[in-house]
Amino acid sequence: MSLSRSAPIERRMPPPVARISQISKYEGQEVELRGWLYGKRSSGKLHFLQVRDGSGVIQAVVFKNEVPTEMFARADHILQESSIVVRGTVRADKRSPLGFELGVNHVEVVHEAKDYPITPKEHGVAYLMEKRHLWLRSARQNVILRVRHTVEKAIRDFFDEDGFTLVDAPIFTPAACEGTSTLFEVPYFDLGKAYLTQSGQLYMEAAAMALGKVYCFGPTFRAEKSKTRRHLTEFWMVEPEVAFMDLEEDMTLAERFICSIVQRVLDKHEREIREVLERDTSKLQTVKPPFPRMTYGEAIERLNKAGHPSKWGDDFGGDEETVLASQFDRPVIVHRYPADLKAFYFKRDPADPRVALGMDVLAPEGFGEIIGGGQREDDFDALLGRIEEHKLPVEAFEWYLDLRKYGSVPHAGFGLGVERTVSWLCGLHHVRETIPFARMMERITP
RNA sequence: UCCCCGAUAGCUCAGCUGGUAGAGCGGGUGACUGUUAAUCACCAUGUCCGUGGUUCGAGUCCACGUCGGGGAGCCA
Repeated sequence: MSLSRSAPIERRMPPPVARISQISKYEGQEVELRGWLYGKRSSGKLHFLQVRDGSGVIQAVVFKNEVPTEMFARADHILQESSIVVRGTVRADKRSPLGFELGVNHVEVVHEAKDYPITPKEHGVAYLMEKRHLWLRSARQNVILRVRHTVEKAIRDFFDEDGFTLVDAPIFTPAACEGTSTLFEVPYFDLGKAYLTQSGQLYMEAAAMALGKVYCFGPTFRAEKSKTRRHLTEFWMVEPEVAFMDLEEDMTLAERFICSIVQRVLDKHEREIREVLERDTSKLQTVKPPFPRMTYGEAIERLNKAGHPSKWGDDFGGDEETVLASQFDRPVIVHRYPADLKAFYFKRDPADPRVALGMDVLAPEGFGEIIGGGQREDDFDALLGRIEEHKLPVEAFEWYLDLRKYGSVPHAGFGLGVERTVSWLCGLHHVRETIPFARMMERITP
């Protein structure tokens, strides 16, 4: 099959297979690249093949007089996204954005891609979402997925290095945290109905009493009919929970946690975020502790001063979050919300029983709430009263109440949404691009 | 659930007060030894979302429907 120029008798050893991301290690050497044709330009006696292998894109230059005539002619007819194998010499070249290109002596097509639907020109998001399985191959999506990977790795490393134990929470749950309307319902044998988890928090509280510092990291399901750029029906959330931790320490943990993620992403991807995603990374360089902290009451005052009339008791929507967040160059923490706005399990502030010891972290530049959390109610009677007030089935929470019966301690935690975080770091308009295959109200394919 | 917008070539879109459709990309053929969304020339391509209606005549106007997008509400 191969039309090698070398004599057929002395078969040459095939060159080593290289990854494009590691190409600088092979300067001056002959390598084999296995990948797909990302793009192509032709100039008569030479063809420029943009080859991608999943780790990067390199330009492979095919000169007419350096390969057999037939191979040169075929190289001009390789279609976009055909899988190919190229061999050649790695050489430094200032004209290349990568710094290196490949001087080709052999090209072969593994499989021809006819009529690849995503062309180098613009496409609508709806069309691209329809072709999501192919869209993932594009440079932008490659960067976003790599950033997501780094965010998830940074999350794991942060907690692992801080003495936390990863505890997996169940996906099937017997009842809602508060009201069943927002949960996905599934049939569950003779036990009736089960629901897909909305949060692992309650289980983490139990685990924290067992292991002290724990976190869970998994998918979360919300059945709200939300059609906004900040919502998915299936998304990933990490939820740490720590025994003997109060609200102040919770906020400090959230701050350190976010800073470590941002720093890791900048260390690994600053250049591609700036160049490929065209996101201004200076807006991420300023993300250092301490984050501004304000009470809900102070936030309301700020909103009024900013010409955005609000009164005590109002919840914040996207607009309010953006107004508050835009006043700072780093995430802002809002704490002590009216208890009525928060879930039943938050502890009331002893200094002001109208407010709950909850906090939200709002990302800058209008990217919204990335963290929600707080200190939990640790008193048996108070918690039981709260469950009854919310008209929740006490039987379903008996195990949860047990935690307040046997060695209860102050404890706190939070949940961070992976997609909103990636969306912020990458500067993306919509969270749907931050997850490989988005699940939304009106989309379940591909 | 509500409000706004849209649907024309494989894709992105243009198509004015109604007169039977067009540009770029992608594809094909050819030119070009340094292109970076290469360039240049030529070629092919349409249930103008659907159903009614108005009209001599509808891609264009009207009604209804379908699908999609954006936003709000909702959302620890």
